[in-house]
Amino acid sequence: MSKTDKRELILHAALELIAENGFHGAPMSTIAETAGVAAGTIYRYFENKDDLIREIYSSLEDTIWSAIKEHYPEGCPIRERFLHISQSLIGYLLAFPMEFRFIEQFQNSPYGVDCRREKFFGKKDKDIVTELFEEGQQQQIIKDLPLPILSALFFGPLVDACRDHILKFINLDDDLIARIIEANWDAIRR
Amino acid sequence: MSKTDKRELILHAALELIAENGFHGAPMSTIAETAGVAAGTIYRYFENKDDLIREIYSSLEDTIWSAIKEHYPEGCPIRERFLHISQSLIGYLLAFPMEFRFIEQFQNSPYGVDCRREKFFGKKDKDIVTELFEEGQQQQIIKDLPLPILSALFFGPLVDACRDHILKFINLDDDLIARIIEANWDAIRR
DNA sequence: ATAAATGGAATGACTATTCATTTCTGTCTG
DNA sequence: CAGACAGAAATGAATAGTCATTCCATTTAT
Repeated sequence: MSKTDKRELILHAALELIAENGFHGAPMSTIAETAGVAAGTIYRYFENKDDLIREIYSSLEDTIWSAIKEHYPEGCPIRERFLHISQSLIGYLLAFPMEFRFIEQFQNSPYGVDCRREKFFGKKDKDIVTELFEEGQQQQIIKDLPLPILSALFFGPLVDACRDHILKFINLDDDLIARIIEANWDAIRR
Repeated sequence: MSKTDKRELILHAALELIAENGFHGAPMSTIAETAGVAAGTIYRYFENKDDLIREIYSSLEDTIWSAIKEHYPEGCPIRERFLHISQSLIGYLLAFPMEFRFIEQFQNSPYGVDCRREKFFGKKDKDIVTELFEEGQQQQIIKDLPLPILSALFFGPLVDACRDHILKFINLDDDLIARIIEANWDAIRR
């Protein structure tokens, strides 16, 4: 087993345990056991638990952002770009529920307090959405509300709906997804 | 000092510490110290930490529902009732930021998931919001979406906006509040 | 053989909860 | 009315458990 494999096993075990049980249901001993590795071994790959957790989060953030950026219809009409972002975000969250749960755990913990408002977007990521909103406002397509409010109207319900789906409170099929995105559009469009 | 006073001191200390530092920044020893009480004393009033936390949450929930139900325009048009609920909820959250932060901590923890699950699967009598949505759908005023989705569209952005205000990212004045509620109405109305 | 990697018991810090003891409070008695 | 007394309330040191992290003997790879 290569060095990289073992590192991946640890990352995966930690992601899975934290997603399912929260940070406090994922002691290092259990992460080690799940990864098929001894407790001490984790510390050859990660400085400490914080480091391990941040490593997972930052790689997830990159992945999600690439997923959204892929085939992004740069230069196309506002609505088309809005649809693309909505669909690829939902697509990712539903395809990777464990990753989604992890991100939520992270955001709602001391680790994530600083970037709470930006949800899945760091500085560079925010630009594309900010850009979309500002351009939409200039074209009188999108309501003239502060950007954080537009973000709340846009992302809040999408994320909530995905969580409800993953927790089996509802079943999100393609039709329902389309109607949610439409309702979201109604909220932000003029 | 009366028995009730001491119980209140403990509840208040726990609310404050948990709101500010999260559940894990609020050990029983610190709660006791903040309340000006010995650690063991807490256990004369609460079975354990879980019990204490749930007690705080459920009393907050009661308070919020009473605040919303006060002057509720029962029997008036859907939109009027929608406006009342939105306004009184925002009013409460902004007036009691510490309580708001506690509720957020609670909701985004294993406690909150259990609580939502109970509410979703075990609820018999409909709450005021469910009633509003169902009646609105019958009258073809509100979109025909599952109730959890309508809730997400309704509450998600309101709560996010209040958080942004409390964290000083935006300033919610009466005009902005009115426009947010309007955008929310656009999301759920047909 | 040598160095790197690994295992897992040991360590020390921290926590919720308990319980033997003390303090308080109001009642009864002579 | 003083003082004894019972039971409730409060205390906080002790307990039992958990967890992240370290250490070094052993194994594995080169």
